[in-house]
Amino acid sequence: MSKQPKYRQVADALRREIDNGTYPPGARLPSESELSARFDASRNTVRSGLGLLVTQGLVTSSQGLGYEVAKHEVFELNASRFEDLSFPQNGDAYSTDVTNAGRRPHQTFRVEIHPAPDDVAERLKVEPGSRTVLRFCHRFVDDVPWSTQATYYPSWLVEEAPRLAEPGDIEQGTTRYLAEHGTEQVGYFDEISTRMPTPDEARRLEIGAGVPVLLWMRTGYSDQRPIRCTVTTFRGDLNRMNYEIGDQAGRENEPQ
Amino acid sequence: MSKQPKYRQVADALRREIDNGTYPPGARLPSESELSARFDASRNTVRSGLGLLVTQGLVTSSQGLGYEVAKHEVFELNASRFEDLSFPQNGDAYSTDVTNAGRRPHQTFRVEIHPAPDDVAERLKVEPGSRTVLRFCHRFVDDVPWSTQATYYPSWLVEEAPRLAEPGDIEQGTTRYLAEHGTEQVGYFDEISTRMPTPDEARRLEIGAGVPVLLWMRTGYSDQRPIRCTVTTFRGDLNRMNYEIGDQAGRENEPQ
DNA sequence: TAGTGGTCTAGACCACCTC
DNA sequence: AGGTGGTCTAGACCACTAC
Repeated sequence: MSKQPKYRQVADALRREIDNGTYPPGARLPSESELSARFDASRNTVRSGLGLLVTQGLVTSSQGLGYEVAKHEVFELNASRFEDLSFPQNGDAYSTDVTNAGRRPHQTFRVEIHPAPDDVAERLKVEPGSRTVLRFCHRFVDDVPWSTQATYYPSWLVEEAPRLAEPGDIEQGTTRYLAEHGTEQVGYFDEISTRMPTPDEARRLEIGAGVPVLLWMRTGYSDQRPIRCTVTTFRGDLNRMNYEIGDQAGRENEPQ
Repeated sequence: MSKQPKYRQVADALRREIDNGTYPPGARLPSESELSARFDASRNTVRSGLGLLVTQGLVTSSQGLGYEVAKHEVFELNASRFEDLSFPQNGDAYSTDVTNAGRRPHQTFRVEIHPAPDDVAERLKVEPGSRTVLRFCHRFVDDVPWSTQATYYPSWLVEEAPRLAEPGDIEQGTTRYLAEHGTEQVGYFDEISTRMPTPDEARRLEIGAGVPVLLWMRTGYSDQRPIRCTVTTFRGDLNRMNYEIGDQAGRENEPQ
């Protein structure tokens, strides 16, 4: 055991007290000057310790108020049932889930012509930078930013299904709309990763320090080729994804 | 536009230079004192700026060496094909994938009797704290810690399949071994989330600041009930998960 | 030995919130 | 007005790496 630096001792002590319930979620921590006295350390040193906890997502701080133990309410998204990822029509999977949880959903929506980013182009099998229709959605729960979702459609598909490029909602859902125009999604490929947010994402999702994003990229296929690529960016502290695969009878049964 | 604090200006400037290739992945950044001169700021201020980039996972620092732009080599794990999550037998999915990528896999393994953690107990439909067999695995790629995996089996299952509780490998894989003893896994439920690592996880996975973990929890079912719960903790900067669902013909076809 | 980052201090001033 | 966190400085000393 080597001696820890003082700011780590501060962080570790506070972490223990948070874990053991001395400071439950939502509670306020002592002020920097109180901690400074308690640990016989300069204010800057306790700030380093608190900074550690902040970047680990355990506490948040705000000017004039103090440090508060973070609380997380996790929202679950069933990716394997999420048939229609599409968009802000009423009655979409997102709004339904949120409303069922007794929360208030809200989303903003826009459509753009956008050159395909490299990763999207690769998945859609189109040239990087070629024209795609981007349907973009910014989602909130009780006015808290929750996730952003960007779906890219290749331009050849827009010729078959022109409403993709029009600004309004597609009431029946884009997946159903596409099916009605001869392009049925028969399979998809999901990729999931995580990282710290870019400054841009941090701003849009109002993410504080210490909260990663969960990235979900879904590429949908007809029996011939890729027909869309959806990139969803979740606040990592508020969301969890799940997949139900195979027979789930054993899951719903009662124990014994 | 409000004026940014100086340490953010430092961080933003360096971020831009990293993004535009002035400092490519693996490159060394100028030293703190050089940056201090360049930005006309105290050493502590440029340290704050660099600290931001570190906690965002963009750069790493080491004493005596300097700051280096982080580089990520992502490993892809196909969760929907990963039939046998089980364990360090030779020829398991993990070793195979790693070897195929021209890298050297390595894993340590242990078996314990362990009281069920609350979240696991809930999923296995057993009493919290009741006896479970824990098969634990710590995985490396080229000696870099990659992930940890803990699988919990309920004690009733161990009576039917006693080798679960024995220390050694199960050559044919635990899933196959279970099937041979009358308990076939017919479905599973996957949950995926992300957060910053605990100090414990940071130590085991040698995670630096600014790198989140990707958490994967798989609960497997027979046609009757839950038979196992596997908790995998990945280094978020090195791993990506994916799922293939439905018909994938459109994915493999060539464009046009 | 020289240069790098890591820790720590003491103090100044600012911005924000509550009363 | 008084307390909170946010920014910034100047300087000291330590620990690690390279040569």
